[in-house]
This record gives sequence, structure tokens and C-alpha cells, in this order.
Amino acid sequence: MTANKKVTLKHIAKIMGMTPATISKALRNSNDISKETQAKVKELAEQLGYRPNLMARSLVSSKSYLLGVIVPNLRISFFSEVTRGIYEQARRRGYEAIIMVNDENFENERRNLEFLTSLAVEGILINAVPGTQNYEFMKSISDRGIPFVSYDRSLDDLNFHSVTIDDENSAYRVIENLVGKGRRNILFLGPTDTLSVARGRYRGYRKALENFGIEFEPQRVVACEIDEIDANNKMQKVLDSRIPVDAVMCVGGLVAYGAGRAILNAGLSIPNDIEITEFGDNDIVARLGVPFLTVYQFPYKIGGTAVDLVVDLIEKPELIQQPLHKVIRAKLIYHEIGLKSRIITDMRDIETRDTVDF
Amino acid sequence: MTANKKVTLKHIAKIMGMTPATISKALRNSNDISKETQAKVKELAEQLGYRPNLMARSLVSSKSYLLGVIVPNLRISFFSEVTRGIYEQARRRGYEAIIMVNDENFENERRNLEFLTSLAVEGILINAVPGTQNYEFMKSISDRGIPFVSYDRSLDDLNFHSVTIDDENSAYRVIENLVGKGRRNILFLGPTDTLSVARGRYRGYRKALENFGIEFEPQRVVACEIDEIDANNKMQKVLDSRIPVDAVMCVGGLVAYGAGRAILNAGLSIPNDIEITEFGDNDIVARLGVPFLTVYQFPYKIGGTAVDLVVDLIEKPELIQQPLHKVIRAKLIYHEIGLKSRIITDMRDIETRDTVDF
DNA sequence: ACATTTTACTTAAACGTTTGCGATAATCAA
DNA sequence: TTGATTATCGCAAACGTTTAAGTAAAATGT
Repeated sequence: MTANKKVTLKHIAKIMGMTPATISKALRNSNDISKETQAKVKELAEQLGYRPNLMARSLVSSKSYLLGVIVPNLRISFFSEVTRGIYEQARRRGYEAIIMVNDENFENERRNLEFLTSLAVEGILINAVPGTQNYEFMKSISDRGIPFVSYDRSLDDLNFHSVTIDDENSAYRVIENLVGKGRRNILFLGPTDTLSVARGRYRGYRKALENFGIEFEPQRVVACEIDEIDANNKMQKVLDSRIPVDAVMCVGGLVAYGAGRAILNAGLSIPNDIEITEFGDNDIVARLGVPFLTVYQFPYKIGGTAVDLVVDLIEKPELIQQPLHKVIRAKLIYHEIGLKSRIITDMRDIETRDTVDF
Repeated sequence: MTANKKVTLKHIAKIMGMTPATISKALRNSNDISKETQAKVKELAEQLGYRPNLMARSLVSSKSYLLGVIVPNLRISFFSEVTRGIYEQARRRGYEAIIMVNDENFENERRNLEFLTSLAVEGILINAVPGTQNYEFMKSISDRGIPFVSYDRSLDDLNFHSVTIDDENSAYRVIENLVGKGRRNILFLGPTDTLSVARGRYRGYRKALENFGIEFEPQRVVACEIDEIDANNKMQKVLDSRIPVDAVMCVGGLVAYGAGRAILNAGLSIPNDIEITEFGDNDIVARLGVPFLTVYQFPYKIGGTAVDLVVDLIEKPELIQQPLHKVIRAKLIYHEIGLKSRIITDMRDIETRDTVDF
């Protein structure tokens, strides 16, 4: 029935006794071509199962309608939801999102970026590996006119546009909530300087302690990688050291999972002995089977907002002058067993535009 | 510093006073070109940040090294793990995976397929929406020489290659386990005919009941969509109807989540009153905060195996004659609170090749 | 010294599109 | 009838590569 090889404009042209140019125009409803020819061409194309070759098209038109997306991983529900938001909003704006995973690894990130630029994506949405290893590379791509938007984590040093949550304020609210429940020996678990979101959360942690009159204890700040393995080790050490701790503010879901395991393994109760909190409302933490306090970051909205930003930048490059920083509001949710979650507090959307002097 | 526009072979050629062909060969280490010229070209290319244009390359070579992947969603950890397996194995085999989500929706699936073929992917890994709506379309793509491999769910009617688990046997083991714990009023929740994996699981359910001398009760088979909303409704109805039920075999993670919520909302205990089981070891079920029995399907391995299959088909199309069906072993895991999971049983890898007579 | 091979490059065509321009024929105004 | 306009299509170049075939000069062999 159907032919065996790819069907191109040339094939259709040969059958119709016309040239590829005519077929192209007919399919694009050019009024260079008579209505009846248009109809015939479309029918034949449909019948033959013609599919335009995107590569050829984008070669000549230099429009690929492709967006590159780099995501740390897909295990974490926060990221898969962001991805969904990106994906769906991209379609609405007429673009396709190409999703790549870097697994918190510089080499992967580099390869992803190389692939995406080779694919001629028109914009890149990135949640970069913390660290400056690929900064120069990203800057060079950006300089070549491909807009970058970083979501979740920001890349302040590169002056890229960003869509984030207000980490500092969110963290502040978390501490406020813990203090309200009588917790005072609150551990901060996660990196404090390498990761932008962690920096913000750490600032909120410090500020809240100060505001609530709790003396800052350096030994209650424990750096760890943002994975469950290291978090588990570090938490275990803390417990062994007998430093008084009645709550742990974890910088992310995997960290909370690892730390929670350590706490449970030590025979302690969550939340009676130690309460845990995390950012991202991640399913994986639920694996612990204990209640926890979480900052819900509206990941779907983050993704959609990032797409809107990058598409605007593609289509109206004059906006590219000053880096735009969008902040999405977050919610505190106390995640109880049996699924009775309740919303504790709420924050506003904030939009800022850096001022640039000339 | 860096130039402002895309740098192409032509630019490099002009600078070096040579032709684009020479540059191309130099970068590909052709021994048409002297070693020193090669070195100079590479240095300049590096310095200018040259990136080959994949579209131009694949246009002429008709090799894109792209694999299309269609996945139902990324919320379910099973799928995100399959995706990871696909992604990493694809890289190892020299390909890039383009991941698309269909959200269990025919129209999305169609759009995804159109996009992927337009992108000239060389093979497609699909977990299709249950139903035959896109069968003809998929067949036509396949007929044009793009190999299809369906993973998780199979598409027997299309004679596509597949990588699945042994659903029937896994389901049998699940029932065996439940019966061993004294459960006899076991509900089957999910589609029984539209979805290939569900069909297999249902067969295993029936076979096990028969083998263990439990009379089959049609009212204990409740069809539902594979999402949490419908599962919740249907489970609620079952509970209202007062049909005796002491265990629920859910066809997937979202179904288990929805059903579990209904059970808990009814004030019943899991697993004391009703035990729940699911397929896929999905984090989302953990949100219930109760123990459950799960079939772990080695999703990472499923993904990798699917890639190997499709790449073999791309590179050795002679294999394309008979559809290959690979079956990955699964494990039963009892998922307890606090993360003490234990492995109950184990199954072998099975590989079958359909016999085709001529 | 002369023929032959090797080296190092260039030429040109091709992949599947898009698009401005040109050509032809039909239509229309006067 | 003549000149101008309009409709419908073809031509050709271009996008950035790759690759077979061609070429000129240099190196080699006898």
C-alpha cells in the first residue's frame, strides 16, 4: 500500500508533473498557487503520508521552532512537573521542547549543550549543575544569540534571565513554622554556597534564626551533596555526634530522603523527635512514610513561565538587554500520612527587572 | 571576543583560505588532508566555537543518530526510570534520545509521532496509548523503514518488536502471595481488555484464583481508567456496595494511589482491612504512607534493552523480519513503612522470537 | 630523466526545503 | 487592438554539510 521510502516534495512534484517549489507553495497556501491545485496537492500529500523534513526547512528558514531543555533528573517530581509545564506551554507557543538530563554532571551538561546547539534550538531553558565549569561555554552560546533562561536555580554570574521561587522568604517561613511548634535546634542540611537555591535558603535560615532570637550554631549547618547518599552519611554523623537537633531543614527532596532514613534507622521518630522539611514537595520523601513540611513551588507554573520568557526573547530580542528575573510564589504544605495535607502559608508572585545603567 | 553569528564551515574556510570541503575533511580526520592542516583547522574551529549543524549533516548523510521516545507521562517513577535507561543506553550506542510525552492522549501521540518523523529519527521507542486509533499511522511510519519498539505495553496487533515484563506470571505471583497471607476476596482494579499489560495481569489473576481454588467473582473485577481520579471513584463504589474485599490488585501506580485514598477515606486500614498491590514500584503510592506489595519491573533495564533492540534494528535491518519480544524479569517487593523493603520472589529473563511461516 | 604514485587540496553535486524573481498565458480596461 | 494587470507556475539560489571525482604539484621509483 504505502510506499517504502520517505516521500518528499520532489516525489509529489514528479507525480503531479510540477516542480517542488510549486508543491511547497501549495502546501503553505501561497496565493501564488490556484485553489484547485492546492487542494489536489494536499490530497496527494495526505494520501502519500508526506511529512515535511524539519531539518531541510530549518536549514533554509533558520527557524527550527525547537527549545532545548536541560533538567538535572526526572526522578524528582519537582523536575518532572517543571518539564510538563515547559512541554505544554512550548506547544501552545508553537515550539517543541527537547528535553535532556544532566544528572548533576558537568560532562553531561556540556554534551547536552553541544547537542542542543548542533540541533539549532532557538532558546535554552536550563537548570544548571552548580558550579562554574560550563559558564564560559554557556556564555559563548548565549553570545551567539541563543537566549538562555535558567529556571529554579539561577545563574547570577552570567546575567541570564531566570524564573525562580523566593528561596530566602520561603526558608524564612519554614523556620517560622518550626519555631512556632517549639523547635529551636534546627539543622541546615545542604550546600550553603555552591548552589544558588541553597544560598537563598540558607540566607532565609539565618535571617529567621536571628529574628526569632535563636542563637546561630555553626555546627548545625552541615554541608552535603544534593543526593540521598551523602545526605544519609552526613545526617548519621550528626546523630552520632550528639549535637542537639529537633528539626532538619533539608535543601531538597533527595537530601530529606537520605536524612530521614538516617533518623529512622537511628530509632528516632519523625516528627516527634526530629521534624524534617524539604523543598519541592517530592514524592520520594513520602517513601519514608512520615509527615514532613514541604515548600510547594508550583513547578508546572515555573516551567510555563520559563517558556514564555524564552519565547518572548526569541521573538522580541530587544527585550534581551536587561536580564529579567521572575519569581513564582510558593506554598508551605504540611504533608501528613494518609494524604491530609493542609496549606499553611502563601506567597505572592514577584517580578523584578534588574536596573542597568549605561 | 566571540563572534556574534553562527560559525560554519564556510567561515572557517574563508579564514584559512580553503574550501568548506577541506575543513569538513580536516575535522573528520580524513587522510586527504595533511596532519598540520588538520591541526590548524581544529584549533581554529575550537577557538571559534564551531559546532557542526546536525540538520545539514543528517540531510546529506541520511543518518541523524536520533531516537524518538514516547512516554505516557513522567510523574510515574516507572516511566522516568525507563526514560533514564533509554537515555543512557542511547548515548552509549552513539544515539541521542528525543523524549516526548503523550499523557495517555491520542492526539498528543499523533503529534509526537509526526514531529519525530519530521525530525528524521531513525527509530521509535513507544509506550502507546491503549487503543487502535493511531495504529494505521504507526504502521505507515514503520513501513517507511523506521523501526518501532514498544516497551512496557506491547502492540501485538502491529507485530512490533517489544520489551515487556511477564505480566501474567507477575500477577500470578502477586495473588499467590496474597492468598498465602489468607486473602481470598481479591479485587482486580483496572482495564481488562484495552491495555495489553492489564490483559496479561488479568490473565494471571484469573489463573491464580483458579489454581488456588478461589471461586471467580465477576463483581470483583472493576474496570477503570489508569488514573487516580477514576480509580478513586470506582473503589469508593466498591466499598459502598459492601462487596467483601480484603485485597486490591491495582493495575498500576496511579490506580493504587486513587484506590488507596478511597480506602483510607472510608476509615479502613491498609493493610489490615484491605491490602493493596500495584505494578511499577511507584513513589506516588508511597504518598499513602501505608505498606503495599509491588511488582518491581526493572525499568532502567527495560529502557536499555529497548534501545539495544531498536539500534540493532537500525544497524542490521535484516533482523527486522520476525518481531522480537524480550521479557524482563520482575521482582515482588513488599514496601513497608520506614523503608524496610524485602524481596519476595524473582523471575527469569525470557526471550522469545515469534515463529513466522512463509 | 621520465613515468608513476602520492599528497593535498578543489570542484561539484547532493540532501529537502523555501523564496524572490521571471515567464507565460489569461483577463481586463480603453 | 493595444497595453496593462493578474493568475499560475517554473527557475534558480540558498541553507550547511558530505563525498565522489578531479587536478595540480610534489614525491617516488627505475
